[in-house]
Amino acid sequence: MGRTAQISRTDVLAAALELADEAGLESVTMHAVGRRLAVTPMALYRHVGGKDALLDGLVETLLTEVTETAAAAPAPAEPLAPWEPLAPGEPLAPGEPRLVALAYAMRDTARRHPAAFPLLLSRPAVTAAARAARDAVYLGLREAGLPAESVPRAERLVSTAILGFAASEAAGRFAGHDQAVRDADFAELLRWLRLALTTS
Amino acid sequence: MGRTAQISRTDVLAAALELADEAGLESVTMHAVGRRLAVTPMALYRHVGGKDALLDGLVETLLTEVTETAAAAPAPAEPLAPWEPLAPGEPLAPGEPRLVALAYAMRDTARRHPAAFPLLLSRPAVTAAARAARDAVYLGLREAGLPAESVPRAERLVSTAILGFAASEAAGRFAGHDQAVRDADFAELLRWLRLALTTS
DNA sequence: ACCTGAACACCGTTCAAGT
DNA sequence: ACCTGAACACCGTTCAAGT
Repeated sequence: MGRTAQISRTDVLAAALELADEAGLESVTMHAVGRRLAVTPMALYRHVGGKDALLDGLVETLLTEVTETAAAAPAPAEPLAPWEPLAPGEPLAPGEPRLVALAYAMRDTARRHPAAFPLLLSRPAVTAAARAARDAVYLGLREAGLPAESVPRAERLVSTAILGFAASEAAGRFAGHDQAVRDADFAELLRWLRLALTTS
Repeated sequence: MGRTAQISRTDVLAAALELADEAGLESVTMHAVGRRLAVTPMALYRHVGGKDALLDGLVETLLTEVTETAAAAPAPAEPLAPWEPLAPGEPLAPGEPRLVALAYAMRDTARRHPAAFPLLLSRPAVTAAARAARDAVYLGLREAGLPAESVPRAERLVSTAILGFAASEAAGRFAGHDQAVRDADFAELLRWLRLALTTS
């Protein structure tokens, strides 16, 4: 057996995400990541393909965090808390909890990693993690009673709307409004989406 | 009178946008823009503050293009073509034409400048051009009959949804689907938004 | 197999200088 | 006022070499 590897792909991605969290996406540099791992920039190339592949890896990490956060979310009591204050009398489709958990998990991830999060909107998602996230939304939509042929389009629109809001918030596009306003914005967005999904 | 300036802020922004259109956002470089204008990189600093301000200027240019395209759009005949095929029987709120024109103008701008467009989602919009774009949406929402106190929140959500879709499409996030599918996606998104705006 | 070291073309920005 | 020229610290990536 050869020598034990000193750093792994996981180490590289973790270091890159920490750098982004602490100092912004423009600080995520092959040199800086190497520095953080006490290694030459060139040592990274064996574990990630290069700068672009490193950013794709960050997208993968974020998507995994979203799906895992959503999966770990406690099943909300009936009636569902996040929706309830907004429209007390409206019917809740069965299965909606999964979609709600995904939406909140996405926003939570954006809040934890505001600098890296906008990558999700700028890089096409074709990895296994991206497929897993998409499939989770598929499942939620089907559980909510959407006909199978409507699911793919609804997934694209729902994901894009949530992603767009979370990315905007993370990038500071709503910086003029404080958290309470943005919370109400997000709740209203979810109400809009529910309306679209439950109306014929 | 002093010597005539050789380049203007407009020249710099135009050169930068052309570079982005032709070779991607990563090619928009102080050195490269200077090269295109046959000028030293340092000559740009008098007209734009630096790299960041140059990108803010690009955002400004894109927003101006959006509002001007929308303003120049011919008033659609009754019934409104873009909505009509989707839901023939549904009522059209008065004033909706302006919102429809803005939505399509935004998507058109994204198509003309796919590399630069995602900047709109990643940079807070606080310039005069951003205010003008926001005010146009305000006007459309009021014309559509929305109560005044609902307008600001609705503007944030409508703009974010349209922006998120257009940016996703521009960035290639829907690259697996051909134009007809994306057209139908966009039309469905507009239908969702109309539903949200016309339901209590 | 995994990492180092030197090198290259390029980047954003500074400073001082020209006209 | 507007632009040049040299310079600096830094970037992504190459190549060849070490162990």
